[in-house]
Amino acid sequence: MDEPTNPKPKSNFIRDIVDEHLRTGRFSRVHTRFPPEPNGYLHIGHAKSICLNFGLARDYNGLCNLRMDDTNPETEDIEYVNSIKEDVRWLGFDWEDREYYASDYYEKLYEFAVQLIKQGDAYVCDLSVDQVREYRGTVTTPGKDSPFRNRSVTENLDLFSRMRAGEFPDGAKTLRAKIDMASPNMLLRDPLMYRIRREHHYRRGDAWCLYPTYDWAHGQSDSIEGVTHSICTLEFEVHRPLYDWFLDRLGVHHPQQIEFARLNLSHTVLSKRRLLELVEGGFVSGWDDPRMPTMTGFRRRGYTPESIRSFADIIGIARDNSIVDAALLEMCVREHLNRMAPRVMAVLRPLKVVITNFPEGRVEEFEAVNNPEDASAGTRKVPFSRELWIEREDFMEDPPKKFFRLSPGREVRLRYAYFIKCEEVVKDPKTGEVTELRCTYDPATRGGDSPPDGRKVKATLHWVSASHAIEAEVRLYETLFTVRDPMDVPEGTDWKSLLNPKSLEVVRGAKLEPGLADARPESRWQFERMGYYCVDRRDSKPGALVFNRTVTLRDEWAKLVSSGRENK
RNA sequence: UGGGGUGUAGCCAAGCGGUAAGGCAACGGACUUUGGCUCCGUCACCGGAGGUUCGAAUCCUCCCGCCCCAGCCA
Repeated sequence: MDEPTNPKPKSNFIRDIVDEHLRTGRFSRVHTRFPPEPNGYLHIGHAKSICLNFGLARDYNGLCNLRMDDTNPETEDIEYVNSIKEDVRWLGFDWEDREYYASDYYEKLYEFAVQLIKQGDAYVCDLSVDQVREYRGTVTTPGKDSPFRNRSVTENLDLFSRMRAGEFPDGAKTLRAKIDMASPNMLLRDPLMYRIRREHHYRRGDAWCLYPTYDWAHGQSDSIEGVTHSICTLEFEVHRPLYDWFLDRLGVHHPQQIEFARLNLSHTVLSKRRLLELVEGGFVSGWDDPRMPTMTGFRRRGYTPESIRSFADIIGIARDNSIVDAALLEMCVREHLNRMAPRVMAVLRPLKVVITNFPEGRVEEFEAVNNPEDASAGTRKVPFSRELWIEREDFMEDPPKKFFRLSPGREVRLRYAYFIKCEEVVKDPKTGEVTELRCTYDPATRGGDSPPDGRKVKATLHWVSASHAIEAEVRLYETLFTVRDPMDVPEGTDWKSLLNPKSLEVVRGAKLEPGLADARPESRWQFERMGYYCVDRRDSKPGALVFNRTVTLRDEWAKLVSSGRENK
């Protein structure tokens, strides 16, 4: 049923490693986890990771946990954990009862730290932030030992417990791993494990004034949960020796960390920091603005979970940094929406058409197919009358050679209805703007069929009966940024200056066929010839419908125009 | 620069010594009551230079590009 969107898993280097582990007995099961920090909303890059981790667990009959890596009280918030949970669920994955928090491991982590102190593998350091930086050295020069590096175990134990007890001011002391200040790997130069920070934690309240660093918490959290494969992004590869060191010194379960390249999508930014900046700076309406690459943004825009999952499958997993073309994501939504979205007729920018030889007051109904890709979707009736709306861009007074639509003297088909011929163009005498088209119809073409004389037309237009139409607001979106890679800017240029001023266009007064009056929030439709649209889950109200354009249809005509070949 | 990664078509990405998968995009065509869908076709000598080999994208050497690490962020 859903095999088109969920094809057999593509093999990748991570699966190869897992297969090898299973074959050699390194592990006898597969247990992964998705470990976000609740300091922002999930974006499409996270979706890649979620699909990878949960997908692996699914395909290997294993488990995948959801764990909040909440080790920094300053930026984390319950709002974010709620959104994360909602987004993961919406994407279609289930962590069952395995909802974990690094903040639940604080006590255990503290015990681990005490163990390392006792082993002589960690020490309390009094160096200030600046001093620590200075002692660390640079990438080309070795660091030097902290003067506190050789404190006795007894003193370290005493100091550490007093740190926890709140005897020292913020930043006065840290707990550091005693590794190697001359290591070419900067992360091994006695990294910090704990900092004193009197900060209210959204879950632990004021229970702690000592907070573990991510580097100290992450590997142990995976170990505690029995994770076998800790999959993370490339930038953590240099951290792996550190995580391995902690795990080995502790002598606990040792997951295998595997790194892969994070996702970059063209024409947008994919970092929580920058997305936050867009939200806080008012450049977008919020985390769920339909232009945002967040999961909630895509959801509001009308993307389906299926299409995002299929995108994740298609892009693959590798180790080189890359920027995936947004067109690939669009292809994935179109592919799914084409199969499931019911067709409907909607005129975005209406132009009045009067059928002069059609009796006033007469209404006919035509049967329209709901979805040519799905016979079970059935048909519906659409009303037709003397006055209609058609798309403004479907008429040109002086058309280029390849324009097949309506123009003076030309005949086209109105979908499911009749052939009509443009007999007269009515204009506003002042502005010269076309205000109305007066056409005639051919009764022999009822239903849109070709007439007995075999006459053909080159175009079929969508339309809505003027007296039956309902109105709606339609929001049209384009890419958030004008350039493929907003991060690739000359020195001194603000990446936000590359935001696309046309990323949102609001169209009011669109005319829809009457059946759409009951369209439910989040329902997705194909407006024939115009694209896929979704009822806005936040702003749409009965009687005041708001639609978001999810994605346009492929458009050969638009391509001809933009490439200047319309006259060829 | 010390260390760690990575370079296959416009964009992703297979390939693991035997003579370049697939997808997207693009282009051409068929079909068409959505200029939609579908279908057919076209589109690479693998960062560079040497070397090993009967044979190399795959092995070796050197060079070049790009990414990550000098937060008490994750």
